Amino acid sequence: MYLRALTGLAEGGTTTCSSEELAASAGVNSAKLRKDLSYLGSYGTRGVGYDVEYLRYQIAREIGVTQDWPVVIVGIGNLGHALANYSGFRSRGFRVVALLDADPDRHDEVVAGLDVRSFEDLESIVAEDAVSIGVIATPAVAAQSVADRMVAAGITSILNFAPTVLTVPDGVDVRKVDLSIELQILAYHEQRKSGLPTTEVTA
Amino acid sequence: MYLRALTGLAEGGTTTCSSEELAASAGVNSAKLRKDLSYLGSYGTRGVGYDVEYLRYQIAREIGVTQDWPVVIVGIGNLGHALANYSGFRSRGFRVVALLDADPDRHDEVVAGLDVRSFEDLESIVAEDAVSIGVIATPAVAAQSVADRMVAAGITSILNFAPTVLTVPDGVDVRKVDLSIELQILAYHEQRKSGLPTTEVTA
DNA sequence: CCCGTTTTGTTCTCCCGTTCACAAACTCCT
DNA sequence: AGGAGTTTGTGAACGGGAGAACAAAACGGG
Repeated sequence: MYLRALTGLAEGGTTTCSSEELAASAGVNSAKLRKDLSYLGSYGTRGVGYDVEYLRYQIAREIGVTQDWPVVIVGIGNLGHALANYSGFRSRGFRVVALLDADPDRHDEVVAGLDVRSFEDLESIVAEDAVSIGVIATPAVAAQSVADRMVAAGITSILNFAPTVLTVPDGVDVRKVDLSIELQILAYHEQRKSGLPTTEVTA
Repeated sequence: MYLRALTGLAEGGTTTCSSEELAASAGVNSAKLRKDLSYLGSYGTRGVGYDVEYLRYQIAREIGVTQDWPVVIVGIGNLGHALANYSGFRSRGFRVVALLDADPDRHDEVVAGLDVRSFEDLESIVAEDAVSIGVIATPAVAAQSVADRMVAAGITSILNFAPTVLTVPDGVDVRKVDLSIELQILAYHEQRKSGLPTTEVTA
């Protein structure tokens, strides 16, 4: 988030910023921001603030965005299409090296300049391109078996869009994005807003 | 999450489950699950467990999924396409009532059975269908102005896929989903895994 | 009818992230 | 050079979520 905020400031022509400004751009408390940055080192100057470009490089280096990360996407449905075309990945150091789908009918398609290949090619692709990050955009029922194959092939980080809890061995990281749960959370708050107009907030 | 886990259990034919089982399905600790459920009321039976169908209904009612929530999606690029076609929304009580885009070239398209309309129609659609939830899938630069228009039109919950911090008045809820930040987090852990093979975990 | 077993609901404790507050450090102006 | 004004970095206080642990309650068997 800080990296993104700094990029925004840099594009706006700002060369130096205070923790207050940067915190506002990132939407957090300024004390938290300073403490977070302090874990990386002392990159600010008291009385002045942070050098935008310098801090940007330091954060990028720390979180590994200076490298190029190959990524495979499995499941080229609607969501897989969108992810394959998402420009935000490429601009942040992620390179989609392959699109895989179990459905042979999709194997002749070309999406985002890559042809959709068979899921059977997973192992060879992972080995060849040294892929360590996989994205699962399949239906929920297929997600666990895809994850198992990914792990067996050597992938150690998985971004899961399927609405399922994945079980993976230690040493493998999984992050989950559930689109409809986000909407459900909003709906819950909506219901409270409209449903209890006369009741004060109890918690 | 619990609702989803319960649905899975119900489809598997389970009629009763203990907090331990349900917690395993949802991927959380059983004590946490019991505490969470206790906020809704006492829907379990000691010595027996929870009735799957009954608990499912109670949770659905509490979080407002029994209702039908109209939703508008603004920004019909790759992501907007995917969201419009995402079946998980419909099955969870969300109904996409309109797709809007500022680009007139997209206004003749038909996506997911709905024709893409002008962003100028926002106010009339929101008023007509009593829409309270909006989804922003536009580029980052447009997101804030779209949010402002949404709020002015009467929308009080926003799901934001654009990589920007939105500022909205009190009483409006915003949830943010940032796809590339999720990948960055994975990349960070990857870097630590491979970069510090001989160093023990320090924190 | 009573006791052992199972499982919930809840309390207590611990731990971690967030925020406040302030000393240290730097700049600028006189 | 010195003091006023800023702004960082960090120690201390606060708050809240998560897990362990236990009492209360329901069931079943003798």
